This record gives sequence, structure tokens and C-alpha cells, in this order.
Amino acid sequence: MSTSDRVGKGPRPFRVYNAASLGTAIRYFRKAEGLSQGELAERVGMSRYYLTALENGKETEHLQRILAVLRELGLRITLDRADW
Amino acid sequence: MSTSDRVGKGPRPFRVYNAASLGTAIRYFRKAEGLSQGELAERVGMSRYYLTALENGKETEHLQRILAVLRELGLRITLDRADW
DNA sequence: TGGAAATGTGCAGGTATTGACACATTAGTG
DNA sequence: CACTAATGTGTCAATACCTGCACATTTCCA
Repeated sequence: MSTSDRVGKGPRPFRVYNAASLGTAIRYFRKAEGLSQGELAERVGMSRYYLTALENGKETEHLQRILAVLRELGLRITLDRADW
Repeated sequence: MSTSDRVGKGPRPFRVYNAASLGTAIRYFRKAEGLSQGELAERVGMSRYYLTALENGKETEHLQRILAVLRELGLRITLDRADW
């Protein structure tokens, strides 16, 4: 996984295929912001536990289903920063 | 909401801001595929109830949190069909 | 306009998921 | 290498969520 999911080099778009790549992307952008899990978790109002799980690609039913629907429809998911 | 979230006209990328726009996008692409909720739900192995809720923008905790994290990191989410 | 297909809803039960806390482990820095 | 911050994990109780079913309502065509 790691940064191999990035679409290009530098702070550019990421493709999201599954829970794992979503986690990789979140971690990547979080670090780019110089935030720790604790800080980001607090800002968003969630537990650090949850963010850790998310970044490590924990496959929750909910996420899996949404991704399955998008995949079935042949859709690609791209994440990118508006200001880059 | 409706199709106003589409980025441009015709079968093009959609931006996802929240549960509502995600639902709008899913419905839009599902219809573009000529599928009924029942058909899509079955293909993905989920209940039709759930797909209905998803398309109608039901805000589940999980989805809200993920979107909140991405928003906090200043990320945009784009959906598009690979073959368009 | 009539009827079939598609979609929206309510309910109840079983399942999955989250938060909090504490501690182990790993990174990062001088 | 030593120290401190950051991360990864496990458990349990509380909460949220999904499914199946049945039926109401709305769409869509002939």
C-alpha cells in the first residue's frame, strides 16, 4: 500500500479503492498537515482509537458496502486537496 | 440537491460533500446504468432498504465521520466513471 | 387512465461498531 | 543511546446499524 496509491508524485490526488487505500490517504494527508492522530481526532470530535483503525484500513461493514456500491457502478473515487 | 452537484454536464464527475450528495451521485449513476434499487442491492449483496437510505442521504455515524476527517484535511472527493 | 414496477417507511431483533481506559510498542530527536 | 511523543491493541458496555417483512405511495408506460 503505502504511498503507491498516489496518483502521481507530491501532494496530489489519491485514488481510493478500499478501506486500506482510504486509510493510507488519510494518513498521508494528515501528516502533510503536520497533525498527530490525537489532534485530528479531537478536531473532528472522534476518538483516537477510531482514527487509528481508519488509517490502518479497518474494513467496517458500512464502508465496505458503500465502496461495493460505487465499484459495482464502475465509479472511481479520487481525493485531492482543493488548494494544490 | 438533484443533479446540481454534478461537475459539468452529461455523465461526468460528481463531487461528494456529504451523505446527501453521495446519495444523489449513487442514484444518478445507478439510473445511468438502468438498474433498479433492487437489482443493484442484490448485486452488491445488501438489502434494498439500505440502498434506499443511502440514496436518500441517510447520515450514518460512520459516513459522517469519514467525511468529517476528509473535510478537516481539506480534501475533496470526486466520483467519476473510468470509461467516460 | 389503469396496472405493474419501483421506491419510501415502520418495526423488532440480532449484529456490528464505537468510546474510554490502560498499557505495549514504535518513531523521532538530540 | 535515552527520553518523549505518537501509535497500536485489547476489553467491555453502550449505541448505532442492517435486514426482512409488509404495506403505502409514487413512477412509468401502454
